[in-house]
Amino acid sequence: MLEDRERFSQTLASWFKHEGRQDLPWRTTRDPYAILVSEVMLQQTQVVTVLSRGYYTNWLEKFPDVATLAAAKEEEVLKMWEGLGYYSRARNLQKAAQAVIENHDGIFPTSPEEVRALPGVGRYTAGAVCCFALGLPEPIVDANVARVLARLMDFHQPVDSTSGIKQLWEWATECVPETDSYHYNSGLMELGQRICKPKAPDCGICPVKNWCTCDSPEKLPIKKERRKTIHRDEHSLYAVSEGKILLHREPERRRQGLWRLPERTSNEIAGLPLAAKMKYSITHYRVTLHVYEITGAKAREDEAWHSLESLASLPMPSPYRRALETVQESFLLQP
DNA sequence: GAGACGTGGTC
DNA sequence: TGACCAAGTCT
Repeated sequence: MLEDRERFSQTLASWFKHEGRQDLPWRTTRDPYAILVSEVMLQQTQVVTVLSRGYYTNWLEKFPDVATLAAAKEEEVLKMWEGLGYYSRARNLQKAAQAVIENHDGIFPTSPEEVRALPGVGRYTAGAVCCFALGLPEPIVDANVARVLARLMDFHQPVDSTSGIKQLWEWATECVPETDSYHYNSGLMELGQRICKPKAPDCGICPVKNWCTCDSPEKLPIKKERRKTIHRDEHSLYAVSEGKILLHREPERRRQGLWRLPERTSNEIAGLPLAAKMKYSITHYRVTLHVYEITGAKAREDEAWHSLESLASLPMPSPYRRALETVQESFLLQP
């Protein structure tokens, strides 16, 4: 156990006040809705990615409050999320907004239990919203905090196992201070992000190195074995006719609402000219995507013709967006 | 409780 | 190139 938790918490909070990044857009607001948006965007996603194409500020410009988001079209919502991945986050965010309208009279809930009950809000996000927006002394454990705590406590069990997760949340709960939890929790995360990094941690400048009990930080945290990468081929169509392109709308719940190039079996594309070939990764798959040019394709279930002008406004996973660009560029080069 | 879910960056 | 990683949640 950390001997003097209060001094530890104060040291970290103080470090954040002086050294923490204050320029991040979600650190200039206490609006629970805006904080929720940032936390959901940042789930399994790095800060630079969210900042890169202005996802956060664009989102708040388009959906400035819960009511606007709740009333938006799902396709618009997904379009604003395009390129961020894990698209169920966007759908759940809209469902959460609708839940606030329907179940809380449009007023964002202020208890951890009610926040936790919103769609797409797990233990981490609930704690983060309650702490960063409402100032409550709620614990949080994300990948950064897990790594920092595992090293501080020289924790040699997998941090992604049930018992490991339980232990980390206990530590986090014990350490969060009653006052100034905002700066403490922010400091804990930012420490993991900037100093207590996965590789080559800068222990020399760590503000809480005096509390750290591990001697090989680069070996922690321990994680369960990863799934092996599986290679597979994907054959898709670039079917254009009379200014329209054939696209497939994902019917499955997880990817619902996103448009992609229609897929065909290797038998069905036999003999068609290859228009583009590229690789992309998705979770543990490494996919080689082949795109074939075809005229006179027939739309199947969940497939529809879209005007080429409307293409840009449709929500589409990044690999297909990139594939389309590649194909169309090659057509421009040799008309 | 394991597996699914995206993407872009780093080494 | 490929493996690893990231402000996790849901089923």
